Amino acid sequence: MSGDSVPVDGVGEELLQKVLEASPATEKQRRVIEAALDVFVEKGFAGASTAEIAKKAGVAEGTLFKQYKTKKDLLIGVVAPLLARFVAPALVKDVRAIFDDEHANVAALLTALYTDRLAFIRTHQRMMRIAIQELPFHADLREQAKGVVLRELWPSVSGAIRRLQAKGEVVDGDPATIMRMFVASLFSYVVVRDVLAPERTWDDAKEVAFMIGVLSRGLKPPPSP
Amino acid sequence: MSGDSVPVDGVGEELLQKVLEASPATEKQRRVIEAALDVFVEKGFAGASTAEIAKKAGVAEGTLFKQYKTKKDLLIGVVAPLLARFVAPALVKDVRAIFDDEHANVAALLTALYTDRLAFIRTHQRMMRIAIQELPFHADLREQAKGVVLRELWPSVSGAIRRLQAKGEVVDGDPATIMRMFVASLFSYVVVRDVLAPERTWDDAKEVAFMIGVLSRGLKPPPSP
Amino acid sequence: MSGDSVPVDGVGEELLQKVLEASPATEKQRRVIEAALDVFVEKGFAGASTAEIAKKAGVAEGTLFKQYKTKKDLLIGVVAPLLARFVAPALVKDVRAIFDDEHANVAALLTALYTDRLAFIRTHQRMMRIAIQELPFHADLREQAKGVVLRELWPSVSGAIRRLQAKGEVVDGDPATIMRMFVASLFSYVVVRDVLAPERTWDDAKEVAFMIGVLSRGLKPPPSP
Amino acid sequence: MSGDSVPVDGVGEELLQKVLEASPATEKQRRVIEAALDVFVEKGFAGASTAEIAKKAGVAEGTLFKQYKTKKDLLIGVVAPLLARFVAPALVKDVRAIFDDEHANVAALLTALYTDRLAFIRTHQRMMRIAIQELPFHADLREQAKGVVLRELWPSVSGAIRRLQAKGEVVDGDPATIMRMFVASLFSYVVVRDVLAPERTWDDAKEVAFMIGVLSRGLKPPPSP
DNA sequence: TATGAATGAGCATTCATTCAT
DNA sequence: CATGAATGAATGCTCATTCAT
Repeated sequence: MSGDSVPVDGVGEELLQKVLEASPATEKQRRVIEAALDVFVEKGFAGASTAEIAKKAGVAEGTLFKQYKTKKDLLIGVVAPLLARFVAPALVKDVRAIFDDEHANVAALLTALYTDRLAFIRTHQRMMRIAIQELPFHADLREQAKGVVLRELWPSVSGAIRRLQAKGEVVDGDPATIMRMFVASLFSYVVVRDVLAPERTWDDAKEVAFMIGVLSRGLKPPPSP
Repeated sequence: MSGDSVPVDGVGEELLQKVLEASPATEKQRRVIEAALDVFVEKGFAGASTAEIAKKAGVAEGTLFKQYKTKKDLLIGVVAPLLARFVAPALVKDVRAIFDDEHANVAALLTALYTDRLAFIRTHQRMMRIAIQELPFHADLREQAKGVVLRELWPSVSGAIRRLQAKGEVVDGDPATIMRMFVASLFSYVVVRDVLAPERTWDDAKEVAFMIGVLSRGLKPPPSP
Repeated sequence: MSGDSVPVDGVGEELLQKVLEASPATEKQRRVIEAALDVFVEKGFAGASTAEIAKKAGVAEGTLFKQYKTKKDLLIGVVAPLLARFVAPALVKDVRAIFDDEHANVAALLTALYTDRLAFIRTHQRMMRIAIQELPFHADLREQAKGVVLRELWPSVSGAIRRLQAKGEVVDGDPATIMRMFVASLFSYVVVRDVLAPERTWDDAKEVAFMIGVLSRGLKPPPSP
Repeated sequence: MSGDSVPVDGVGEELLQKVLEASPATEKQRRVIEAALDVFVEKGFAGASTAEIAKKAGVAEGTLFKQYKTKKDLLIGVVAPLLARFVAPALVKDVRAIFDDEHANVAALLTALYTDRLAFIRTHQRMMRIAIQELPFHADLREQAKGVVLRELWPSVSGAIRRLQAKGEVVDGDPATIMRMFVASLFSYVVVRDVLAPERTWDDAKEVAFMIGVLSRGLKPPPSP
């Protein structure tokens, strides 16, 4: 897996490169990122004020703008790690590894995938929420995200699905549609669990098992009599 | 169709009632709604400026605030019809009707549901986008939406699923999980089609058929040997 | 003198056109211009704060920016009348008229010119100070001013000087150099009188007479023996 | 040359004394002055930012403020040499020498003066521009400059002119007015040459000769018949 | 009723200046 | 002595909202 490097370009390029290289170095920088995450999640990018972020981070507003030239750069500095460490290399290493592995059937694949991602999403919840909330408003971020996924992930994913189809484990059909169903099922669970009904108690194992069951049965080609 | 009334309370109550009663009366009011839809979709609620909406609507800023006391009221005036006419009674009439009907199996149910909703979503795209974009930031709207769905829709939906389970057409499992998979599949398709890859040409019939196939096969109880 | 219109273009064009057409309409607008003149003269453009201008004008800061989109536009709105009404048509009508007139000799020309302009400068002192203070920092304003002068004034001025040279009233030499000495003498007097030594009492008539004497004697061709 | 000392007081006194004593000692100090000159000329004092100056000088912002306690002190540190080395002793030595010399007539005096000063101005252009641009906004600097000129220069200048008047070489009239015309002519030439029309090619000798011709003829008392 | 000028609090951003290292 | 991160007041500008016409 040589080409693990994830070349990104277009927006806030230098910034993104910097983020790629090093974890937030100083204590203060980490506090700023934490605060920005909190406020962006709660109010959205446009609804957040740099004053509030600065206050929450316990730094002066000037400090914020010394670190990030603009408010948008701050957003990128918060979303970029998602691309930089989630999609790549996390996704690239972990998810790609999952899809590059040989799986006996859909259930095996999904079990590996869901377990891994469910943990990941929980850890990076805020970052993911911001990304999803803001992607509609920032064409540049959107394109970058799409680019990374397409370049880094899609080959492995479509390859895996095609191999299962070749084995007769998955019905014919566009791998994109199939992958969409994989993602939508897990994703919709997370949204409901964490956003719409966080007050309920959820049994991840049960939910995941059910979804895997449905999808793996549903994708198995019916016995041609 | 007794309980068609959709009692809503909490926020912008009077407004909502008014909206429920009458379609946007005057030409000017319609233009304002149109403009607000456009701008809210493009920039989000917080990112939109009343000045831009007024200009796009061709009315004075004052006029806007004569119709809606605050910017938030304008958002409600735009989202409320979604609740008022989509979820209820549209949902209530159409969707509830679908779920109240007797269906031989999951495929039949989903065929009715998806066909109907796919058309609906396309027509009301902007309003739905706004609703989804803004729900994370407005607890009041969120609660209202949740309330309507739970009160007006959920009984029919869960009833339908339970009947199919009783008939042996659907595996055991939480109807909420099952419904979630129904919604997630269709919804993820729409998002990809309209937001992430609008440049591709999509074959709705093919995509829908595939999703229905997977879900209906996947939900059918495996033959107990 | 048909082409009295003074086409200007490049910077803040619409604004300039508006200014050309109408005097500051409302009371409030006039107060803003007055205040801006005061503060810009005292502190310079960069040193002036919009807050101070607004306060001095007795209007809200927002009002300022409704009238002029940016601080620079406010500067233009204050300097433009100089170009619009001083250089053209004032200069164009008055000064050009002076140069287009037939004068027996340099003394006659300068007497007409200096008397007229001295009064004018006194009336428009603040505007002229701003223009001179700011021209070094705003290439756009500079080019515009240069353009107007070159287009509207220079032909008349150089024509007048050349006619006097043809008559044997003025020594050979670049009309530009000669005009420069005209302007420099009067201008330097005004600067000393109003800026460097305003505490002294000045006898305009005496000073002007002396300068005219020197220049007219100095420019007369020496009798060729 | 006894009274060469140039007592200055009021503003940045210590600083000025230090500047008077020694040329910018270290390399770094020279770089800071160079950078400040550049940026102050281009943007004016108020428009310049210490950050930009520091960057251009290749030093840290802190270093700047170690050398000069405030931004204004930096301005003084840049303008003071003008006073310190131009007006005094340069002016004092050179210019005063010129005026203290015995000259046969105005032409001789002006030839000495203009040649010398034209070279000087060219060398110290930036410093002079800053001085002229900033004098309107800094009463303290203005007073200081005026004081130096009045104390160090004016006696020699007025003496020289009065001697020429006594000899019958110059018409009666306020020496101040006469000196003003001397300065204005040369100064206006420099402004036009360097600021308003730098793209033209200028023939200093020709321009200077013409101005001297006009002034010397114009100031010669007309033959009383 | 509809207007649009007026408002002033709030916003992102800049800046001169300080101080621990 | 030099640095550059940190500061917080100030700046130019925007915005939702009001109100006299």
